[in-house]
Amino acid sequence: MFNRKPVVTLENPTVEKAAESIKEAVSKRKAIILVGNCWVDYKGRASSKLESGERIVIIKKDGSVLIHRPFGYEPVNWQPAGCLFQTSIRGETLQVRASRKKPSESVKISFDKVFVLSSMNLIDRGEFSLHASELDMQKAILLDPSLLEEGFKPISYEKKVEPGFVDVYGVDREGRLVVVEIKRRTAGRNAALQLAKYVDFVKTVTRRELRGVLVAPHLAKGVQTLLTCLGLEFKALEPKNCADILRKSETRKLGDFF
Amino acid sequence: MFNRKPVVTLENPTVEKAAESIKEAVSKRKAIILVGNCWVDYKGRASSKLESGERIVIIKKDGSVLIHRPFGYEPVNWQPAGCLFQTSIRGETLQVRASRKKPSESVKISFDKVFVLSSMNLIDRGEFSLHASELDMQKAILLDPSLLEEGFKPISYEKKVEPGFVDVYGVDREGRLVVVEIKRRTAGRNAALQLAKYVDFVKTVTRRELRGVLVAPHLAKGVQTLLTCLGLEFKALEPKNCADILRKSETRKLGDFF
DNA sequence: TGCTAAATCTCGAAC
DNA sequence: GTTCGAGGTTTAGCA
Repeated sequence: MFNRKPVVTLENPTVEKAAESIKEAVSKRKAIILVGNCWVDYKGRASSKLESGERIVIIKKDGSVLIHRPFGYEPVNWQPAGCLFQTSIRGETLQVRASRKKPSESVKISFDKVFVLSSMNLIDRGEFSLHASELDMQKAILLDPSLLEEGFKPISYEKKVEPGFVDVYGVDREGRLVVVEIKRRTAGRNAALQLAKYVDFVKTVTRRELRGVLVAPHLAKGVQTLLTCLGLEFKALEPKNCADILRKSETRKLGDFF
Repeated sequence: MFNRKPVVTLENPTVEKAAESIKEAVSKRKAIILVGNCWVDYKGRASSKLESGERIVIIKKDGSVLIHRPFGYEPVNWQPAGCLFQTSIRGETLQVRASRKKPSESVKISFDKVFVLSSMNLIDRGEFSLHASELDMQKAILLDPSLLEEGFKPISYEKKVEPGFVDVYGVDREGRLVVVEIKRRTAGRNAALQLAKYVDFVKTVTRRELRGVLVAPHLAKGVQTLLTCLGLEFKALEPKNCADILRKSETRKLGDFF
C-alpha cells in the first residue's frame, strides 16, 4: 500500500538544482514544499513587501501558493488557486513568481538559501464533512421533533413550495400546520422574509391554521420585531445540540421515519 | 552565515520515531512539517470529520496548526495560535491532538504513515509592510497634493492637536485652512467623528475659514450623511494610486518639502 | 473583555 | 461572468 514514493526531498540544494526541481514539479502538477531564506514582493489588489527571513512556502498542484512565517495562523503572503509560475535564477537567488489575472496580481518569492525542497504527489480523496450544518439541524429535528417543541410531528422535509423548499413541514400538538425554516447561524431579516414567503404560499393551498417557525441559534438585531409583525415565531436551537443528537442516533436511519 | 542547521528531516519514519520527534520539537518550540496519510476530527465551535488521505500538516512554534490538502488555498482544518499538544501512539497510528480553551476546541490528527517529518528552527525577523498604508497615502498626498484637489498646499503633517494628530494640514486654492484625515480602508463613522474632533479643536485656535476632508477609498454606509451633518467633506482616494505615486517618486525625499 | 468593521479575505451558489 | 452571502471565518481597532 505504501510502496510508492509520493515524496522526494532535497536537502540544502543549490538554487540551480532547486529551480530545476521546482520547474519539473510544477509541470508535473506536484505539490511543493520549500523551506529557506527568502523575501517576497506582492503587487495586485494591494502591494506588500516582506524582508528577508526563513519561511515555509507551499505550492499546490492547483496553482495556489502559501508563504508562512514560523508564527501565525495566516500566511503572510499567498496566491489563490489558478496561478501560472515562472521560476528562474537571478544571480545567486532563486526566484519564483506566481501570477494570475482577474484580478491581475503576482507574488515574487526570492530565495538565497533553500534548506529543504520536497516534491510530492499526494493522493487525497477523503471526504470532508462539517457537522452541525443546516442539513444536520434538519435531520436532528426529524430525529427528535421535541427539539422544536413538545408534540410536534414532522410530515415531510425539503417540501417543494413555489418560492423554494420548506426545510421541515409538520403538525403541532393542537393539529395546526407548522412550516419550519432552519438557519445554522444567527438568523437575519432574509431568513424571516424567506419563511414569510413559504408561509404565504402554503396559505394559498390550505385552509388549516398555519404557523411559521424560524429555527436558529440566535436572531439578529430587529428580526424578532420583524417576525412578530409577520405573525411568525422564533425557536432558539444550537447547531451543537443537533450534532450531539445526531451522534447519539447515528445507528438509526433517517429513512425510518417515512 | 548558513552554517547552522535549521532543519532536520526524517524520511519515512516509523510512527513511534515520528511521535518522539514531534514531542521534542514541540517542547523546543520548533516548527514542524508533517507529510503523510492522515484523518482528522475537529470538535469545538462546530465539528468536522476528514476521511483518510495524504496531506501536509504544519505545526508552528506559537502553537498554531494547519492541515492542508494537496489543493485549495485554505486549510481544511486548523487551529489558531496558543494550542497545547498531546502526541501519542494508538496502536499503529500516530495521534496528535491540538487543543485550546476559549473557545474550547480541539483537532485530532491521526497518521498511519508519515512520509516526511521536518523539525525546524526558523529565524524570521523580516519586516512585513503592506504598501499603500495610511502613512503611504499621507506621503503620496504630500508628494502630490493634487491627489486631494487642485491648488491644495500642505503646511504640515502629523500635526499635534488636542485630541491627537492631524494627518495632513494645509491651505486650499482660496486660502482656506484644510484639515485632512486619511483612512486606507473604507472609512466608518469613527473616522468622520475623529475628523470632526480635530476640526473643532483647530476652530478654537484660528478664526480663518476651515474645511475638514476625509480621504479614503470608500465611505461606509451612512457616513456621507454624517459628514454632511458635520459640515465635512469626502475625497475618494485609492491606496493603490498612492502606492503608484510613491513608486514614481522614490528618489525624492519627503523632507525636501519642508 | 467584548463588539464592530474590514480583509490582497476565500468560496460557493444564484442570477 | 457577476453578485451575494456565509465562514469553525480571522484580525485589527475601539468602547
